[in-house]
Amino acid sequence: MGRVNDDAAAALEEYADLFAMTGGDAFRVRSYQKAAKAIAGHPEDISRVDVRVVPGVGEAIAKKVEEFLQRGSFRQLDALRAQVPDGVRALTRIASLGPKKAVFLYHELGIDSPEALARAIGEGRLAGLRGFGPKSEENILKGIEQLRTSGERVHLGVAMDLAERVIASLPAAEKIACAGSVRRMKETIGDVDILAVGPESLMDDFKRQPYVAEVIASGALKTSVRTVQGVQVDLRLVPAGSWGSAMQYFTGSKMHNVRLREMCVKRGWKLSEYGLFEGERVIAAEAEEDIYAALGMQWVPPPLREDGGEFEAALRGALPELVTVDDLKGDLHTHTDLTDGIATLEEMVAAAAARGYAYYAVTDHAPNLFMQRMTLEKMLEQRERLRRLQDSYPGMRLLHGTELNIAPDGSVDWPAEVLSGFDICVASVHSHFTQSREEMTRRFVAACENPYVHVIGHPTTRKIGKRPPVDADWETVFAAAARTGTILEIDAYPDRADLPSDLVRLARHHGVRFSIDSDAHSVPHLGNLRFGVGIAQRAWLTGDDVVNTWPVDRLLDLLHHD
DNA sequence: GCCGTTTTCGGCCCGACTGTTTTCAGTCG
Repeated sequence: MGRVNDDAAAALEEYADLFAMTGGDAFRVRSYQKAAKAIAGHPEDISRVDVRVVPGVGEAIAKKVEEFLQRGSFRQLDALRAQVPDGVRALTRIASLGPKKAVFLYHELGIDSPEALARAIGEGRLAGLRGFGPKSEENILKGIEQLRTSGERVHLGVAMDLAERVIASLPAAEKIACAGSVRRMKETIGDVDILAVGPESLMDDFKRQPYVAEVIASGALKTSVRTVQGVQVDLRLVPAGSWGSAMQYFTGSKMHNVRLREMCVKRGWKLSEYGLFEGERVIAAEAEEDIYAALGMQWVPPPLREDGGEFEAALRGALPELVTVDDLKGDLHTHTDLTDGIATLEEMVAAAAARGYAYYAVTDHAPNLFMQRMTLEKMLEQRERLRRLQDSYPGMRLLHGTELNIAPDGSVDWPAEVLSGFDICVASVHSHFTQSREEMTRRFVAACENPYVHVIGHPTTRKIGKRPPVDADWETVFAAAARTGTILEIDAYPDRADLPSDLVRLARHHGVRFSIDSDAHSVPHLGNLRFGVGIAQRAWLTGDDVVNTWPVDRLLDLLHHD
């Protein structure tokens, strides 16, 4: 949805950054950021409607967007790009470095990339610079390291989007699909693998696409490119008769394939991307299912292919019936423009109904997240609006909830008599990320023990590529969640992907239940649930483990039973 | 640069934290 919207939003965001770095007025910077967010979250394709219908877009920004749609950039953006080197903007991606400090370092020391900054610190060139003490240097180095270790990978949302875009751009293919870690729904992706059956001219079609920045290698059967987003995409042509074995081979994981080939070798067979063979005889090749069946095991869903017990289970016929997108009956964590969402209550509810949900919770932020300016009056007024809306949606139960803030001591916003008025309370950590493991563990356990808290939202608070997970003794937290019946969230927002699948699997062993939530701040975000389902599948979850697959009555029983 | 039943001008998300300063600027959520 809305690829053009995302591209235009990215350009405006870049312009906002550059405008801030060149001393632009802070309110104007915010206007560009606000417009970018609104465009990205706008449900209609802005190349098909007048962009002026998007709130926060006036005449000046509309002109810029229109020029961008014409030629992929706009005059003012070009001008600022010429003033600020790319690497200087990259400096602001280092945690603790904003536009002011980045530009200061560039002007004072000519530092024009994170690498140059690391070198400068190593050589002691920052010593004595105004505003940069030893603590700052330490934090910057930590930030650069974080950037370096995550910089090569993108989150699944970016990769999936790209994979779908590549597939849609090659209509000449008879068959085309993505394999690799995207198909396995891994939370971060190194490169995108696409397999196709079709004419050789497909390779030329591929190289000519506008998303291609550089062709790394190109032959008759395989072409590798780097896209404008900096992601490597490999396209392979495979024989139609080998489609299944090629998909199997290129889906991986490496560990899974090693085990599978070992099983073949033991029977005197050979498995390659061209098929499963006994001598010259083809045992299976066209369909992936046939390969697994020939080995006497169930077909293994790609998210389980990590050599994490799937062979043992598949040989016994005991693979779990994994939760699917179609199983989900509702969303339990969403926002509106009452706090930091960009769509109105009415728009979000209508979009939820259009998705066919049986229930839908509105969970805007609570007063302790001061920047959201939530008040008791605003919250109660929203509840009234929601109750009135309910009449228009007889098939969908509307739940009035909130996303509470878990304070450093584990307490949450609002007194008990207010909390008891909500249908559902999600509680999440939004600050004080660097508490010690002991303090953080106590904080989460206290939140679980709060009788009004139903769900712990985005538990590790990580942001892929930006912020590491908080440190807690998760076994203790999960035991507390299981004991108190507190649901743990799988936040499906792809840069959060939180809980991550390895922790979900661990939590499940403690008997914890989960909710897969979009944490949507706009209408298009509601579609992110599929990424949460990927996490759940990688963690072996069934529908029963996920409370928002439950029928509404069973869910309400759980929420009311504290 | 956007927006408006309190305004077509004068506001705009506001407070905490950090590391540095010696009263505060920059960053973050």
